[in-house]
Amino acid sequence: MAHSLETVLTEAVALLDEGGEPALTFRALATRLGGGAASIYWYVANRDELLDRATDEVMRQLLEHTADLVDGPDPVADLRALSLALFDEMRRRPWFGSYMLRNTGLQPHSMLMFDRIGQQLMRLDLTPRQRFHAASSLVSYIVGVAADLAQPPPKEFLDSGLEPAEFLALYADRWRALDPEDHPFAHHVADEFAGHDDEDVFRSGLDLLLAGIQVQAGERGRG
Amino acid sequence: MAHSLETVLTEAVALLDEGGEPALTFRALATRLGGGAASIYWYVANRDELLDRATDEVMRQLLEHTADLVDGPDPVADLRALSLALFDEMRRRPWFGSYMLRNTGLQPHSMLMFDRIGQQLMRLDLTPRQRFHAASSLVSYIVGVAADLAQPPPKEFLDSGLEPAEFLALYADRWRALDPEDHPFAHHVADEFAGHDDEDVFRSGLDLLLAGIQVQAGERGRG
DNA sequence: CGAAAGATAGAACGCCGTTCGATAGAGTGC
DNA sequence: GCACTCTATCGAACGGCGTTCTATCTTTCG
Repeated sequence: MAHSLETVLTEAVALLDEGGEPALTFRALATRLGGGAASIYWYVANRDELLDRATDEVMRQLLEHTADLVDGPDPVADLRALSLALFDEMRRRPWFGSYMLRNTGLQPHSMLMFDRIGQQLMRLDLTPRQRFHAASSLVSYIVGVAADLAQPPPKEFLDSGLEPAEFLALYADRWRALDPEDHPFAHHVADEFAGHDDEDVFRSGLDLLLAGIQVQAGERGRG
Repeated sequence: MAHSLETVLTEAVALLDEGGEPALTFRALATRLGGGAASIYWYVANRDELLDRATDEVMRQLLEHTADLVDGPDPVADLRALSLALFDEMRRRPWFGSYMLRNTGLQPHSMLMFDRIGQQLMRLDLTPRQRFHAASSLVSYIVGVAADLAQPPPKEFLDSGLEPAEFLALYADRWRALDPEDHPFAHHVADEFAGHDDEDVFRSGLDLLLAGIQVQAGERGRG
């Protein structure tokens, strides 16, 4: 029926939101669109392109909704705000993190997001090389956290019906059950692990990176 | 034929090394082992477990080969050495990065690697919470870089027969062809991108994180 | 010897991405 | 009015995949 690339991507995103990456199949998508699976190939060449375009569509909306997060007085604060916006979206859509900021060739809006990050770095006193490395490192860190968040909870969790906090405590107990000789660190931080909040951990690593970047800029300013 | 879990994992790793994650199929693995596909289910419950165990087997060897990288005088230097060893393995086996350090439940050696990282942090003057956050951040960063390295080169590259450096230059030209209004940063760092080395970029972000960690330890030492 | 446990496969099931060829309608030039 | 092209759609089929079922050998051990 009368579709468009836009409606195809909208429904694709809806499927991804509901069931993650495995839920996006041509047959399921076709059913949703009220048509045949083969028709979708009129709009995209294959499944990879469908995933890329769906991811890019989400990034487009994210860029739109966060357009005002930039050009504050402090570029480092803007970097933090941008990163947290990405983190937020990754929580809302665990599948999103695994595909964003890759294939920047086929994902123009991911490329724009990368540039927006870089534009903040251009406001700091750094060499172009330092800026390139800093932008790459920030993206790598964000993508790494994304991979962690995308990890689906083990089905023991879904079956148990426990609260997330309870399940975390249960996991911490497993750390405490490990041989203390082989896993001194696991015992050392079991309590922290049991009570941790993902956003705190994310902010923490982000601040380490941003602090390092600020030090570089300061050194150049002084040198 | 007379197999064992060990031989199954060895051949699984060989398949992964030769063709990446898509190459690991039960039928291909069975052919390699000279048997039937269904037999493999005697050793592993499903494909996910096979991937987890194969990844963990590689991590086991990596831990063995890098046992002497630890307990140097400077814990930060040890962290750097550990991280670089992981980076090396990720270059050798692009598939490896995408699966390591996840599912620490089913991957005992990934858990050991995590602990080894944490043990270095225990030698620094930090709070347990700071140590937990630092270890998580380091792992996230490494996994994020891994995701980038795992990205298969576009088939244009494989078809073109160009050297990696030439292809990188070609990619940089695409950045330069973007609208300078929308992508000022892409233009700003196009030269850096054209000539960059992945290991330099990795070291760079790693140093940012380690510098931030060292500052935290210093502050506590002084405070 | 014979039963139990360890180990191996062939055949089939259902789902998947993808391809092919046919089929309409919508516009276009003569 | 008509042929012709372009856009859009889809049913049917193909080959490959993970996985299951069931039947079968092989070894162990009382």
